Amino acid sequence: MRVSTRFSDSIHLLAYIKIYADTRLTSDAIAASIETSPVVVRRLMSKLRQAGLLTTTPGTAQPALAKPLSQISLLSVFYAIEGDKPLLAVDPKTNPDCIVGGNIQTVLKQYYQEAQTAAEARLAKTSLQDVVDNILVEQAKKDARQ
Amino acid sequence: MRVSTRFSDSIHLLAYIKIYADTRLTSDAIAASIETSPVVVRRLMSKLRQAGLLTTTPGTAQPALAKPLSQISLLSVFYAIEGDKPLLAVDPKTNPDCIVGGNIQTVLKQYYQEAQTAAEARLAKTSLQDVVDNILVEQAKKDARQ
DNA sequence: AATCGTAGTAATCAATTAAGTTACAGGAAG
DNA sequence: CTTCCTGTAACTTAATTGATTACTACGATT
Repeated sequence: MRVSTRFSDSIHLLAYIKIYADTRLTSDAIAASIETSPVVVRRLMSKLRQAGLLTTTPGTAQPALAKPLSQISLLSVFYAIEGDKPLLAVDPKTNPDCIVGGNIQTVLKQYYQEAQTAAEARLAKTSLQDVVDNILVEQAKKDARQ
Repeated sequence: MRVSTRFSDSIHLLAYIKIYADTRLTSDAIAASIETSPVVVRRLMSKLRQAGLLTTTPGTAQPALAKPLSQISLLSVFYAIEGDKPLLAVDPKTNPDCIVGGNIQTVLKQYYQEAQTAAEARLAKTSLQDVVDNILVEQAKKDARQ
């Protein structure tokens, strides 16, 4: 499978809005940072808006975080963007007349869900504020090297 | 992305080999249970063999588990099949001249790894023996209903 | 109000990946 | 030596992602 970068790009987008709050936050400018197209950015913002993480104004470059960064967890971004897709997928079509094929979904679904829940619990512990803080720390390291 | 069912199918395959040990374990028979093609089954078995989980004999329908089921964790199967692919992918191509674009990978990679490690820790706790046991329990429930 | 720049979104395209299929070389066993 | 099977490569098909194009509608500025 081609791995989706939507989740990663959404975090990028939100961090950008915070760090570059005093610039013109057009979808073009944000797209230039992510190195994608403005339409992709607007699509992601649409999802984030529907999830209540972002407010936008049609016609105006004015995206704004709907909550303090510290109250937006990576998990809430994940749900906003990929909430309907499991990290691990059970093969939905197996032979029901076989002992294995007829029961594997029920069994695996449960173990997969537990693994995903464990990952989600970790994502819930990190907020976008942590991400932004770390980005600034990394940037400071780079600056110090020069 | 179309979500891969290789991991799920591999667990299926190994459970099948155990539960139907006294039947002819041709790739055709296993494929019929997974409802896929024999070639797909042989491809999965090839990976499992390379990972030391399975032994096979060219020309003969004789796949056998290389270790007791209780010593094969879901995680080891996951590594055998999808070990090189992360559950969450960081966008590898962002603008390095931007504070966000230039540091997001470093920062996110770490959080993503922690989430994946949490999921893997959960997968490591479950063995194929657990899966087989559960499959048989589910089957017994079905039988009791009839 | 006219215009310009922007958001929102649908529709289409291109690239990638997964799984299915075909084909065939080679081993094992009767 | 014939038959059945595994192991693999090559190709096809289907699904998904992200990029692109095109358009409508909104808002600010003049």
